[in-house]
Amino acid sequence: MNYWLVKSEPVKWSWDDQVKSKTTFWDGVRNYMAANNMKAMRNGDLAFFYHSNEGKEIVGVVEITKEFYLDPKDETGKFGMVDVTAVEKLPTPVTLAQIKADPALADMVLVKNSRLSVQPVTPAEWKRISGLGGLVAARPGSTIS
DNA sequence: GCCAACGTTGGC
DNA sequence: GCCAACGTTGGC
Repeated sequence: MNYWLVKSEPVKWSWDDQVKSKTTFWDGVRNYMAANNMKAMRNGDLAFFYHSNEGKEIVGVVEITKEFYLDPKDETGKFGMVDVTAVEKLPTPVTLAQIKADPALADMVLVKNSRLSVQPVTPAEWKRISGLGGLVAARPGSTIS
């Protein structure tokens, strides 16, 4: 089981949109590093849902429910998407400021490479953020409030 | 709204 | 295959 973090501008696609649609494809990624991360995703992997620009905080958890497949809209045939399903909202959103201020999270890709839109999260980081966000377990179940 | 950081493109 | 120019992202 691997952990990830995906970013979205809430103006374009917010956590509330994700909850409403439950399962959606995560497309539009046109960056090799991000695409490679998507290819490494496996069914059942979990990802933090991060709001960039507006909010700048981790607001929820999604599960990868379909592994990487090509995007028919991408004529180069190089890029694709995965399906993600909303799992749980963080009782307390974890802000970028908090992450930056936390020595245990200072090495996160979110801090080091803020522009990467799909990034890996280590188990230690996952646990730490889950704690800060008020999630009881790393895999909290499927209760969306 | 500005601008720094960084990924991508394209000319050579 | 290098690298300058350009475009985009995202924090502030």
